[in-house]
Amino acid sequence: MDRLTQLNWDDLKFFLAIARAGSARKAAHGTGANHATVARRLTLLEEMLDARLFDRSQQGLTLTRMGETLLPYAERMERELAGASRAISGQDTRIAGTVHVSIPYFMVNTPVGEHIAAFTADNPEIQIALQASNQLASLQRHEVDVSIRYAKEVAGDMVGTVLAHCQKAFYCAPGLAKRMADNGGQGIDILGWNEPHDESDAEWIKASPFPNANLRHRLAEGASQTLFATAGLGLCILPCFYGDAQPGLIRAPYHDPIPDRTLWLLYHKDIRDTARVGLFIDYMTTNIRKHSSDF
Amino acid sequence: MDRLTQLNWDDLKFFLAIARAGSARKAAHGTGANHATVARRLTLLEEMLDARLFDRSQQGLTLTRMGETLLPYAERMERELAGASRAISGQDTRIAGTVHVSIPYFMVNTPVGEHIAAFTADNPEIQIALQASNQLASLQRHEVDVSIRYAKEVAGDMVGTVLAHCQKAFYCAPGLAKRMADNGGQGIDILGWNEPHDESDAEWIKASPFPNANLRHRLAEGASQTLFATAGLGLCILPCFYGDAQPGLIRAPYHDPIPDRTLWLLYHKDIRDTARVGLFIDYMTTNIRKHSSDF
DNA sequence: ACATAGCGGTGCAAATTTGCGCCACGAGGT
DNA sequence: ACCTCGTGGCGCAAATTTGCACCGCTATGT
Repeated sequence: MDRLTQLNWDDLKFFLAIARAGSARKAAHGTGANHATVARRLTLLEEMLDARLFDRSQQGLTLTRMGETLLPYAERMERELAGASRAISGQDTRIAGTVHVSIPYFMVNTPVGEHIAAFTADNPEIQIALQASNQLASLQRHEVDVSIRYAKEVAGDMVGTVLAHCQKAFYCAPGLAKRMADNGGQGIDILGWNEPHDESDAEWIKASPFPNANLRHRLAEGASQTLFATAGLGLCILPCFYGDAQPGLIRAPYHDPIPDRTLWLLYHKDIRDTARVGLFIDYMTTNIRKHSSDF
Repeated sequence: MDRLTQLNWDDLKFFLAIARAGSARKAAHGTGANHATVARRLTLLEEMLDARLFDRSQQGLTLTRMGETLLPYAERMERELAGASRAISGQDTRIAGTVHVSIPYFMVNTPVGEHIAAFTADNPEIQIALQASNQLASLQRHEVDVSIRYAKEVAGDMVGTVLAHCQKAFYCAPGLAKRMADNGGQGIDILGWNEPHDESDAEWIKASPFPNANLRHRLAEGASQTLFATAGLGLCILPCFYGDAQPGLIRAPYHDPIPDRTLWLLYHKDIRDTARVGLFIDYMTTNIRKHSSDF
């Protein structure tokens, strides 16, 4: 009999998940299965191949030499499957179905989110599966159809369309704005991002429109920045399309917006053939460019 | 969630089997599963991909355009898996386990079979899985580790080692041999292979050591040839290593053996690293070459 | 020295998948 | 006109797989 026919191809999926996660439990969490199942599938695969693929320890599972040999084959299988998935949906000419979109968390309550929402109104047959996350989903593995990113440049085997060249500006609570004067920020606090410690005289402040301002607090994400700034604790610097959307913030006076990063719409070149995805891409591109002054 | 993670990779195995077999029942027979299971896995796969892959009819299942799109991806996945299988077993340095061998049916009762049998005696830890069949098993898909073939040439992405340059000869029953004279086969019947009809004066007989012989009967395989010849119905032409092994036949007088095809030992280049397979290959090569006069 | 958190392994009951046997249907031969 | 064979689909009982709850263990941090 054919020996490969006996083998369960699906077990390779678990093998990959374990190899990436480093433990059966994490792999189980990632795949949606139970850790016992994952471990058992692996054991079965090892029996079928008559080869130990992982060394078991209390810290998790680490690849053996055999496992490292298998890994690239499993990865290529996964790549083929992702390609198949794209090719299949590429032949789907129906203006219906689900478009899977990934955006950074902070973009949900901005014009970007509004345009996505507006798209669904125009296309009642299309569902949007929105995945707001700070870790970018893989277009390669076809986890999502479209990814919207805010970056200087993008790389990889995908197509990147520029939606808008954005600007950033300083924002603050209205009360703080009233107290400001045209003195280069003298006596005003600035909320920093996560710079290294003890850089209260950061270079970028000296080069900013408020060189005399004082750097206080270090906040890692826009939400925290917004929180502190709304409380009147200082100026924060935000992308305009985000800052303008915050009800408790206004642009700080005595400065003009500063060129910032670029808003990208990314997708795998094959996926554009899918009718509903192509439609979404076109809609976002034209509508956001039409309102480029918002960014 | 990751959409490809939901999909059962194993379903593509069934997809491939159906695409090749043309019907769920044949595919089931080939894979060892039930036809209902095969059909249900396909339905599930189609639901997952949201695409009809086969057109159902009473004659079986035929690929849709979607299915044809998917096919090459599934084939590449299978190829990767076969490669993985070879690579894994290639790291197996134990002189133990099973060597899967494929030989043409007629070779079982010949010195080839005897050498295979002798190999097992020298290596008690190694099992031989012998697959005697006229349709050659796929080394590509790793259905077998080693294939022994009788041909003029071999092609494909595999390694071919010459075991012996063989000879063929005319064989007949001992009683018929006694009645023969040195007259070019006058009055003697020759058993043909499956030539087209109405070629009783075939060219190859004119060029043979018995140009005056009469062509009778057309028999497709060596077993039938042997049957008729043993019954004294005429001369048949057989590879020497096969004819010599037939108890009811002797070489016909008044001619010398004629150069024939070559005995090949074929294997995928990766599989030689597997210790037990390498051992088998070496054993067969050296021992058959040592007895090359038998062929 | 202790507590905690995360790891792989395992027994058991529930959920899922499978194989079997049957159905209706249509093509091809008699 | 009839019969046979092979097809996909479906219901039901058996077999398998899964998830859950544990276990013992070991690093890590308190």
